[in-house]
Amino acid sequence: MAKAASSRPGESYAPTMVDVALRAGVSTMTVSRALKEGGRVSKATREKIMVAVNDLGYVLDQSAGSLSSRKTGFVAAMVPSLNNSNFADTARGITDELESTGLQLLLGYTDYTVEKEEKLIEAMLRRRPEGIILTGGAHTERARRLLKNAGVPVVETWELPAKPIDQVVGFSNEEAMGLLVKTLAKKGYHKFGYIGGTTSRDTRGSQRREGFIRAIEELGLPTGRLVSFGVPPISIEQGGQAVVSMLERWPDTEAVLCVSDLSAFGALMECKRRGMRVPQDIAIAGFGDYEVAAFCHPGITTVNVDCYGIGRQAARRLIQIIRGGEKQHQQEIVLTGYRVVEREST
Amino acid sequence: MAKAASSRPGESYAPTMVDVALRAGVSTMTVSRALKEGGRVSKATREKIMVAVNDLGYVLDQSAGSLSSRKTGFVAAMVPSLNNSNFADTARGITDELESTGLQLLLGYTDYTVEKEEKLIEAMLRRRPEGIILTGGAHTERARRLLKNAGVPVVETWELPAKPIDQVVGFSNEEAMGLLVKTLAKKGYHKFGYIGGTTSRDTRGSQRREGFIRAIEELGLPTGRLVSFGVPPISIEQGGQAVVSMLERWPDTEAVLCVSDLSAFGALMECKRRGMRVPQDIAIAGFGDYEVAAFCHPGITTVNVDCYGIGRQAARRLIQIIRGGEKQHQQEIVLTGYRVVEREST
DNA sequence: GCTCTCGGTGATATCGATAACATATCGAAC
DNA sequence: GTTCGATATGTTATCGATATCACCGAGAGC
Repeated sequence: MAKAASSRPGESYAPTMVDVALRAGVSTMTVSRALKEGGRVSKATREKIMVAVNDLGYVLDQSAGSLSSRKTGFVAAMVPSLNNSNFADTARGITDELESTGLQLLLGYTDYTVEKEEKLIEAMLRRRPEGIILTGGAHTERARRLLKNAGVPVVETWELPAKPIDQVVGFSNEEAMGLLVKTLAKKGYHKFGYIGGTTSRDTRGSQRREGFIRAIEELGLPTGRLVSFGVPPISIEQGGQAVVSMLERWPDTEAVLCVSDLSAFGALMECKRRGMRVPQDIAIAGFGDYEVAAFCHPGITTVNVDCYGIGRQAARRLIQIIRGGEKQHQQEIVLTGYRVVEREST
Repeated sequence: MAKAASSRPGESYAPTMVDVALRAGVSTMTVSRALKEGGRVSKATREKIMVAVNDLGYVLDQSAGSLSSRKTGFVAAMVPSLNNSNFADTARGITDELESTGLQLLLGYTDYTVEKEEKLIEAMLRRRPEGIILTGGAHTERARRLLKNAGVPVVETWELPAKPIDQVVGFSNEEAMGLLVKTLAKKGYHKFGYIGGTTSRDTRGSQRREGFIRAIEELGLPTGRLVSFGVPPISIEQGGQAVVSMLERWPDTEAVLCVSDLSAFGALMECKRRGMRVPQDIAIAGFGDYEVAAFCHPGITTVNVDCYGIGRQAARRLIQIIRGGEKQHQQEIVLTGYRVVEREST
């Protein structure tokens, strides 16, 4: 005989599966099956159970379920930030891809630091996620160890790490920025400046900077026009300040490339405020193809990155591994596309 | 004698608390206490346990813990979107406030529809969150019922719902937009136009529109200059299209108010593209005080809303209720501030 | 010297579900 | 008619932690 749950007087307790089972006149196991996708339960029984579920206002308790099934249904993702950044699109891609699978996203902000990322990873692992999505390839040693011990599939995104942990979905920020330089050089620009820092906080930014420097050198163009300003990620305002600094030190700069569209937008607006003509007096380009770059005036030349697609593909790869149940899954590196989008600012 | 966990040969299993306890020579209960904040364990014992934890690479399993303690440590929050919207700041405020408490955020996107919100609420409730944060006051009947049954504190944000479920942290969008109208009317503008829809998808947008209409009527100004365009939330591009439509139908419009800064920015850029002078030929104002409004040229007059603060306060109120353990908590309505920020566009 | 209190620790039951195995029923195949 | 197999359902053990109560020893108070 099943014990009677919720039998305490005076208080109303949330009903459990036992209550549903009693009311429907079946065992809890049958209720469990009826509430599952592929559960084989006769039509009549399922209906009885659904009536009981509705009458009681029962909601399945997944914490309990995941304990016994050893599947939490969580996927954890760490992004640097969601405010005014491409990562919001990536997060969106992840949730969209997860939606149909019943997996749920645990999202965390690293604030662009590996220390915060480590703490987050530890906190997330306590929830026993079935897969983990990281941004970038820079992690603390301890974080790497935690991830390895957890034995959970991991996807690094947005970069091509030199030493991948497991799966990768990303592109070479270095090459992408190099392509931008070469495209603009072909249009006749000669004296290039770069706005963007080189801290360990934003490894993607550093890689873009590296790509800029290397491309300039390969093309034999004037080097050294580099301005960093503030702490990554550079804001619109700091982009404006940086371009001022650039023009003071190298007034004959012909084209300014920025680590992101936000800083490019700030630079553009500052130039307009000063009465400069863009691109006649100075050309400006960004990175990331934010919406603002497409619709501001003049439109900003930039590198379009498949932010949303990165999220979707990272999630898709995890789902393959999780649902495939491959014990020893293969490492796979998915390259996502990028392209230069030329607009009026260059 | 405690049973030996992880005893299967050939495979390495994640260690459990039993493994740690065996290794440290104590009971699991002592391990549990040692890993907790206020657990009373002697210094020597704690150190022994920490050594064992590190040796084994043990990570606490919170799914199991929350089952027996009946506390999941989750807070669920539903936002319409995170891309290019003020809600990213609100989400940020929530996580920042939760960070020190050990509570973890479960975030969901409603895509501006109550149907998706209902589904999300149901999915979230399966995780037994200890508190729930919603955006706005529009919900399906079923969603209301689910929330009521769950017996969990709920905070509605960003609006002042006519029929609040429980707690509220927000402001009157109607009044805020009214204030903007009055501020600009004082500067001498007479013929006002409004860009922004009136669908049920974006109730905050509808309320702002209502506020616009009411203020115009109260001031006895020319009415009826309303343009909706596309499906909320209106993008930058649609803001540009809308202002074109506005100028075609009412070419003598003096000031255009937009439901958000993004549409205002789109309108502004479109006007500049057409060679119009802002604000001489037409004034433009937005809502929300996005970063782009402050740094574009000319800067856009707008209404600053404490997005981040809404998140923090909503979370703080939940924490009070959760940690306070009040069985029957009071309803509380927290009004958050807003102010008109005048810039060059008006 | 005796009781009382409290910090430190352990034994046991339990949280709410599901996995794994057992059982019952029915019809088809031989 | 017997056997086999598929479908529908029940029984039992268990997932990994924590609540609760019990216990023990040491120092305080009388």
